[in-house]
Amino acid sequence: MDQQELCPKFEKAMEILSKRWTALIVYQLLSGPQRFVRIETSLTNLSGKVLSERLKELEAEGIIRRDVYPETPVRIEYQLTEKGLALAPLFEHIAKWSHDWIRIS
Amino acid sequence: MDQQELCPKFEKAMEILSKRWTALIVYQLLSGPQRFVRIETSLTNLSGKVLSERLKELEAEGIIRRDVYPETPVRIEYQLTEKGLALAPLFEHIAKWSHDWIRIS
DNA sequence: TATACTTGGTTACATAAAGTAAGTATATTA
DNA sequence: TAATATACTTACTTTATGTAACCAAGTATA
Repeated sequence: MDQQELCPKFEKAMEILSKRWTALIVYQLLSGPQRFVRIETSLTNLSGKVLSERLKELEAEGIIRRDVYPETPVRIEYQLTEKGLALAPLFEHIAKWSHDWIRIS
Repeated sequence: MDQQELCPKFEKAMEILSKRWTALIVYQLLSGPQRFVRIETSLTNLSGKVLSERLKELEAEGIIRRDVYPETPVRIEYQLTEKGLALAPLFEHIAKWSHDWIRIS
């Protein structure tokens, strides 16, 4: 029985997107550039530690960009790159699917 | 600064889909009904223990159905329900995004 | 008859990931 | 001087996941 291999690009995308919190962080950034604490407080139960890790991973993947404004105190904003923005339709799909199929008790 | 609440349905969908292995299991089932060991061997590093958990969760969510055929030895097949099948376009989106934006080193 | 094999799991244990709370550096304000 | 703020780190605890062995029921093989 032969096993079908996954496309490496698809596999990589799934690896990124299905990591805990990653997708929600991207979704949150769809509403515009924002700072660390804003993201942290917008996502219940997301700890600063994990947010810090995820932001680095997403930046390394080229999905978000970290902009430093040398004010006092320093202001740092995270925003989606073109690559990250290209994920928007995905979330629309999830929103539609959840609207059609999820029922909340 | 007011914080926008996530739609509970959307939140729930994300909770389900972004759990480790869940999406890949659903994706694997898009190729048709299949048995436990088939799914297990098709997804590298997925342990039988976690697969067992995920299948129960997906069944509880109504995304997959578990069919028992009392042959000898017993045959058990998992397949997507209508709700599960409705996720197919999502994976097409991910495939397209990964094709457009992911580069493998 | 005894042994081994198959399926669809479960169990016990070890490791990895995530959550919690406190701490750090730099700078401003009271 | 003490307190406040931002953007994180660090140490520690809890949870999730991976590994490997095991189990029951029913063949098949020696």
